[in-house]
Amino acid sequence: MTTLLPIAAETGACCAPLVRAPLGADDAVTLATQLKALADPARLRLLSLVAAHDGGEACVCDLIEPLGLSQPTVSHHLKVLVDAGLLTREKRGVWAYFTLVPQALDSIARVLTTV
Amino acid sequence: MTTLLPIAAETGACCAPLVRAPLGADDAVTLATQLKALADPARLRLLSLVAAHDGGEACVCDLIEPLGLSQPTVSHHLKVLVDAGLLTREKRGVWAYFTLVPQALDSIARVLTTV
DNA sequence: TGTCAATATCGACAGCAGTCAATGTCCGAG
DNA sequence: CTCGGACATTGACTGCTGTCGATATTGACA
Repeated sequence: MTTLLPIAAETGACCAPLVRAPLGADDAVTLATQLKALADPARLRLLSLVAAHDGGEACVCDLIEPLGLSQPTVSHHLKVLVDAGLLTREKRGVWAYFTLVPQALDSIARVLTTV
Repeated sequence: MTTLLPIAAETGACCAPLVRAPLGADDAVTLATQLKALADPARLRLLSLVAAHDGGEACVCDLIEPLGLSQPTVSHHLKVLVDAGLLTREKRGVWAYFTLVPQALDSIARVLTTV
């Protein structure tokens, strides 16, 4: 679960749009790993909450209450999102601030686009 | 697993872009359900294979060999994709032909886009 | 240094998901 | 009507995932 994605998956698009070129087995695994990180209601809301928060960043304590989950569970989901390259984590003092990784969601969206 | 998505999920977008408006709990579940259907290497390749096949449609027998999975497993994955509103199934004679649902992938991509 | 608060990690548990072999169902050919 | 082939369904097994309580870690502050 702590497995990091290949560099390409974190920095840019993993592959051409699905419907344009046949998806290779390796690319399929990479893309599926990124989508698995997204395919959870709690994690989707975390991304949305972080994006909506002041300054585009939020700490764990900001996210526990609106999500209605325990602190360990929220930390777990945040870790999954960080490992997937969708969020960055910056520790400042006792707090950990999370921010969206620019373009990360867009590069996934681009692979799904059919137009 | 046979649970169908709400009508809105099959016909159009489930919600506004993630980073534009806070994602409600219900929308999060709906969107996560769609993404779960995508978050599997075999299913991603199935979508790609169907799109690349002649006429944009393919039967199960066309998909078993390139995927390297058993026939029941391929049928299972296709069912998941149909239930998620990503593929349509049309039975012609003994064969079942699968086609991409227009705009289905795009509406998911749109929710993920941040621009 | 000792305490408190914010996070992370660990351990355990229940539920779900992917896979296959075996079997059932349905349709066309003969 | 029977047979064979294409596909779906069932049942079973394994491994993964979301969740929480308990505990460890880390840094600010008195």
